[in-house]
Amino acid sequence: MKAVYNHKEIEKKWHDIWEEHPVNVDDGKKEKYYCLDMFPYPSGSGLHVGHWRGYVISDVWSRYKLMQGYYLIHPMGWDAFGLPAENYAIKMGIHPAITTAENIANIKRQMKQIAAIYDWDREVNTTDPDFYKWTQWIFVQMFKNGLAYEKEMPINWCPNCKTGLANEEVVNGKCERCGAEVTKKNLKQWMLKITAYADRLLEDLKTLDWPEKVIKMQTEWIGRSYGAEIEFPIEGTDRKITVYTTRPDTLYGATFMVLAPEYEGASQLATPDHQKEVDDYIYQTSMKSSVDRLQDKEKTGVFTGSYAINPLNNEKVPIWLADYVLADYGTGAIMCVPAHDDRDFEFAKKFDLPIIQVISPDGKENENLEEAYIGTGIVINSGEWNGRNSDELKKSAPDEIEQRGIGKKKTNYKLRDWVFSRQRYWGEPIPIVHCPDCGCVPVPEEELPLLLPEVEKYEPTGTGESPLAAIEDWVNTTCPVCGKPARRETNTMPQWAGSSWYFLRYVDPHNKEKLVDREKADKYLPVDMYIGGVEHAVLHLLYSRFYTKFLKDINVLDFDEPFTKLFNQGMITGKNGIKMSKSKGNVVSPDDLVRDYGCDSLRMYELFVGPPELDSEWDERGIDGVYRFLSRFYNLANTSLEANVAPTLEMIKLRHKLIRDITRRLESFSLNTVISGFMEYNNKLNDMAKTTGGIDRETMESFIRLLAPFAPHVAEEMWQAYGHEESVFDPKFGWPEYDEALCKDDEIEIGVQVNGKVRATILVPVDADQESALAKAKEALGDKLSGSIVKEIYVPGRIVNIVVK
RNA sequence: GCAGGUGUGGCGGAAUGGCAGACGCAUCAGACUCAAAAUCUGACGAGGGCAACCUUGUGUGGGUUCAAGUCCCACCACCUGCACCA
Repeated sequence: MKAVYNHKEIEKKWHDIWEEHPVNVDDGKKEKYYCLDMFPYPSGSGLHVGHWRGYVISDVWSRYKLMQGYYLIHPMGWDAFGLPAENYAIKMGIHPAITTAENIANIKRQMKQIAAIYDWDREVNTTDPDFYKWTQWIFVQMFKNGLAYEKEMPINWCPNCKTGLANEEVVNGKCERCGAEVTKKNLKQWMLKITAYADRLLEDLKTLDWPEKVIKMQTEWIGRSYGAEIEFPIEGTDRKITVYTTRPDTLYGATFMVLAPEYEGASQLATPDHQKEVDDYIYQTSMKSSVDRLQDKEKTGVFTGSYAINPLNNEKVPIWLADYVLADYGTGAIMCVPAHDDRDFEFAKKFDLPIIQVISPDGKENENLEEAYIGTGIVINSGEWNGRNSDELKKSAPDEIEQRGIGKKKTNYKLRDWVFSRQRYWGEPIPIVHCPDCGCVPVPEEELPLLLPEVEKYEPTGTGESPLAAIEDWVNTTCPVCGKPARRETNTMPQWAGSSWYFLRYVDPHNKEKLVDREKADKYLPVDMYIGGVEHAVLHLLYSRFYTKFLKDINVLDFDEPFTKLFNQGMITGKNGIKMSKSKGNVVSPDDLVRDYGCDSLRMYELFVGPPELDSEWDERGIDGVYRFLSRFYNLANTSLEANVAPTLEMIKLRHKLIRDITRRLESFSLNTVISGFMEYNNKLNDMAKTTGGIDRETMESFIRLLAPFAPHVAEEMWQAYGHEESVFDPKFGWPEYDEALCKDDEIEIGVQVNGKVRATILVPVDADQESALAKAKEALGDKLSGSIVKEIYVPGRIVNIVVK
């Protein structure tokens, strides 16, 4: 009798059993394994097949670890503050908390279809006051430690979202969220001093088992460089301008100086006959959007009429303003060495400024430099430095400059402090009170959480004020220190605030007293494996690292890095590689597929579409293939159980090879070839069963266990059919083991080549010696072998190649 | 411009320097069926040959090697990130 694979019945059955009898239990003895998914934003459109893949990958890995005997931390939660819910509230007048709750319910329903082994008791939600109490608490600690500060400055402003943005949220001059062109706006902002951690954030990257790409992106984002700050006196005054350079070795070649147009006091440097031009230029620059400024390839600039003195040779150098110099990097002023810097060269050519070569590859001066020479060489035209090696001088120049008292050594970073306030409603209120006498005072810890108040209008004001500013009875409060009337801070935190630490809360989600109990933190953290998309390579992953380091410094935790290993799964796209989105109408929902093919089939197909780290186009026709495989396997397992055959040597060998291949591929995260491996071995076993009537119990049971992380329902069903009372995931069964010696075949088919071209195949013992292998090869070749033999190559188990002339 | 990734049949994709195209989808043929679906069996890169076979073939052009999808050099195309950071 043929058993029919009924996925609906099987999946319903095991769904219920798992609910009642969880297999992932902490007995206090097992080692922990923390496998984390990047928690989702509960969007209204629900999960699509692309989200599914990430969750399937992490669940497969988790279940594998579970079977190996670990106690799993495999939680899920909601990154629920953010713009879509707020925008929906503005449009429909429905409170974001209501839409958020609805969306969470829907996505949670979809997630249960994945049958991932999440521990829902650990669920967190960033908009839950019990959670954001601690988000606010961390902010207060940062404030107390001088890492959160208020500053008025021009920040990135999205005119569409009507809020300020962090540097990390601006992509090619556009808003990371909505794509609108980002402008500058002068606003008083809360900042987090992430730059204080720049060195540690950079150095500790070396300790991480992360994709090289992400390490590189963070390294570049932090952008550390070594150089010197050098002081140039301004001619005819007692003022000085400090420049930053990474090339102090070229100081003799500095023929002019350029300041950013925003440089403080730039206008005052203009001599009367240049004043109008200078002020016009400053004004024009201030009118440019960051996109325009990025796209202007042609250099512009204006001469101030003033001169600075090169402190090394006392030469006069003209001071210019140009927008290719950034105001917020270094000192906002640079010394220009046109002979050895592309940008300075271009500028000097355009405005006819002198060019002095100070480094030469051969020690000779090139009369007609056609481009800047960036390389190293012998120092020339540099007084007492002449004749030195430029590389060596580059290293010692900062010290020499410091000794002469004209400057000092300096390390700079591209990383900027984190603009942390948002002028929007749906976020954590920043727990600060502004007191006319005491200044900024944090809300006392026992008063946290500072609840987000209800408002009538969610609409952002656009003025730089948060909608919270309109709620008079919330804004007006008293100073926690002196008791006098004071006003609350009305800005909210960015969405990144909650996601920067949520993974810590999972290990102690209900703690009322602490962010996380220290003992639990020590026991269950850090995260061993973090799985998610690459879009957070700098944003979330950098912020989380910063938070973790800070929490270590204030003794909440005892580790430096939150995520030991990181895996970036590729995106599942629609046809032609187009990103799935509601507006494009190409979103594929998993719901129908689960109904028609079952969870196990979809899980396996999600992995089968391609290598997990690469993007894949979704083509659902292929799911038939895995469904057929599962049906065949189900069948084979059932017939084999009935047939109850004794193992043959062939079966035993196949079993060991199966375990070896699947385990190796799984270990190397080649999940697509794990699935094809299952199919391949299933075909082989099926062929074998045609003559034997079935496959032996041990082989089938091994197969079932290997399949369990991938197709947990079918595996449980078959495991039970094979007479086991406990779950296939019960750690007492463990992960199947193999014996390398039993994976070897006695005989093997190898190719026989003549001059590198395959002309025949022969069956030889694996360890056949050269003589017998060659004899057999020649026999197989027959008259295809002609001419005189030049060379004979035999690689045991691989190939025979005979070279003839 | 700089850095990284990718490029293999009609399609998704396999290949520790050793028989390219595993596995799957689609397609075609056959079996079963009154018929269809499902299932099973077989064929399936291109060109040639009645045939066993031959030629050719992994983005392009060179090179190393007995042997290259794989290693080296130089290009091309697409994707991603960074982009005046001095």
